[in-house]
Amino acid sequence: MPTIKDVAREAGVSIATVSYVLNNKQSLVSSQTRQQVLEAIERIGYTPNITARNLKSSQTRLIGYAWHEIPRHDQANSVLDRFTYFLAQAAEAAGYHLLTFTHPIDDPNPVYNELIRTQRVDAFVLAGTVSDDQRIRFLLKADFPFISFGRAHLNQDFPWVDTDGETGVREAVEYLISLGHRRIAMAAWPEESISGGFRVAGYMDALTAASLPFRPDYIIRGEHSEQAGREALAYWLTLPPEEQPTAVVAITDLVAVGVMNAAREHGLVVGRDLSVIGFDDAPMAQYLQPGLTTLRQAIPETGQALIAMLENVINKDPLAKQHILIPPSLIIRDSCAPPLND
Amino acid sequence: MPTIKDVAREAGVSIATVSYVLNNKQSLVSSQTRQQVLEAIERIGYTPNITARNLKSSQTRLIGYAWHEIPRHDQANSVLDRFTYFLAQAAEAAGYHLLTFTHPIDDPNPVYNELIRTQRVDAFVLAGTVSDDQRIRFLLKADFPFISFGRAHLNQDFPWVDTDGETGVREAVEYLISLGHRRIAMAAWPEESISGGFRVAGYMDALTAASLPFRPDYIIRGEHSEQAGREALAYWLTLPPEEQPTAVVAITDLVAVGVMNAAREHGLVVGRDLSVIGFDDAPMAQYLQPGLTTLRQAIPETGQALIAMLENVINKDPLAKQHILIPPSLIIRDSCAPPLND
DNA sequence: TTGTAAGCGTTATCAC
DNA sequence: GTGATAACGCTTACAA
Repeated sequence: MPTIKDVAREAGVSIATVSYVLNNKQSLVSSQTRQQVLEAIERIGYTPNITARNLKSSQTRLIGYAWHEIPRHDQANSVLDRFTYFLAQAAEAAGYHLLTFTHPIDDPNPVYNELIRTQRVDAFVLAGTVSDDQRIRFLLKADFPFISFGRAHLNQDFPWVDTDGETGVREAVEYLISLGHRRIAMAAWPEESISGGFRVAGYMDALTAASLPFRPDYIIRGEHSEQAGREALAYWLTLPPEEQPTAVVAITDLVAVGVMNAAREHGLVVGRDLSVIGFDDAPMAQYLQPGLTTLRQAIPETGQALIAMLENVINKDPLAKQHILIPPSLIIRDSCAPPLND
Repeated sequence: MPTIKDVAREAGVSIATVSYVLNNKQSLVSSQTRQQVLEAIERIGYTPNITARNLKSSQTRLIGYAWHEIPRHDQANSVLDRFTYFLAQAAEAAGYHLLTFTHPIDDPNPVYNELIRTQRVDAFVLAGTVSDDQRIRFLLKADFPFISFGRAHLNQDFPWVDTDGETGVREAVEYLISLGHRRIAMAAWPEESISGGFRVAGYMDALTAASLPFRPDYIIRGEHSEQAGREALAYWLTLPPEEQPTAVVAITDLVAVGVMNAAREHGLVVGRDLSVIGFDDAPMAQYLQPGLTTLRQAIPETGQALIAMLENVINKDPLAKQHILIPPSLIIRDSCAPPLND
């Protein structure tokens, strides 16, 4: 590989001059010399060595991004998969690359620490942020640049971008109400979940705005699993017919699938006897029977917002925005219909 | 951040000595001095700067991995998502990190070229390799280390690891035969597809071994879509009842879903009237109704094999194996049953 | 056994 | 305007 020295020799100038035209210090070099250098570069096919540059400037133009936990077959996170792609793309547009790494699910900090200490990366992007996230506590203490896709319940403040689950679910419930539903239930996550909490809040908002009564047992909380959806519906079906919900908002497509599967087993036709809405627009959602109406997160925009904010964090811009909320959009398919006999 | 100089000063030795203990040149330094240095390192919390190391050794310990094309909602590739995770993990175990990048789907080479020229990475891992892949032609010509997850139809030879689709599908068909099926069809990919070709070969192998007649119209080729599965089944259902297949092997879970959806719409119960087998074990596969029997690729092992081979490529080991085939495993769920009335 | 010093490929501060 | 030259933090001949 040719180096800056080779270019200098070829162009008959000093390496300093080559460096000047490389970093286009406009006024520093005469347009004649500049031309010579450019031609020499072209001729010998020179590209600056990025490692040397990085050493000199003590940066890496690398952003660390930890792959979310070990993907199990039953809960591959379709949102994070797409997220990684668009994050990488946004990073590249800003002149960065993504260094993706893994870590033990229960002990992430040593890996982050190693990456910081060896000066492998300039910053981190976190995803799958949980309440009182230990990575956030660590990075805050280390005073290392990072940004999070998702909020947390910390006293400390940190920069994040998040999907506006509250607005999303509110819209979903408003849609069900506009269809004529009045008994709307929600299959939710446990109380501890932050994003789960916002989604439930959106549900409550919509009920309140429409002056619909709130029934505590219309919210059933469970894990992120198909089973949780089945169990929620099974409970609601034990209620007297006139009290059973006619529509269900699920916290996630996977949970929605559980509701749909259980409904079918109980002889209910989803999209006629029962309306169901999911969250995420998983790859298979559109091919379910019926196609699942769901809330799709704006992943490309999220990636861009994250990188834009991260640059501000790296440059320590004190005026920069610290939080951005991006609303999901409701993808309407065939899993919702007006309620029967109402 | 402390540097090697700080350690030297703290330990009262030269930086060369520090470097020796860092790279544990065993015999070079007395165990006493070594001890002093180690303590100094511990005391001031020193970690070598990886960029400086890389500059000196002219390597990066970074492996470039292009994110497979832009993920569309309807065909997120669940296999490659998991693959990326396990690849990253295997790379880390070998002292590398993954640099994930994106490129225009129709014009990848400039991006690869840039990464090579700037000396950003030591090698590449390719995935989603297609017949006569332009990236492979480019990398071969550039004589740059790489390895591919997936074979191609090139005259040139290159190192790869691949899933043994032939063996996998053969086993799937043997399983159907053992259940009593004799009219087994396959929803395949177009002729151009290499991996598709191997899977069809496995189908033929099994028929031949069981002396079952081959019927050309039992193989329907189509794109990687749900629609393709629907269309294949629609065709088979136009045949006289006694000629209709009682079991279908789909090239992919997505295609299998099409077959299942079309079957349901025609009043057929999958797992009773019709048996279906997929390929990939997509996240939703187990939650389909019925749970889909499918072939799961050995992704963790594939990642490890890839990295192991890549190290040999980087080190130019002439004796190293160039090709590894890893069989998938049949995950049996409820979508297959003995044929009715046979 | 340890230290001195050259050099990896850049950038940037000085002189000229 | 241009060119020496000193860093950046490390590894490794070569000397001592």
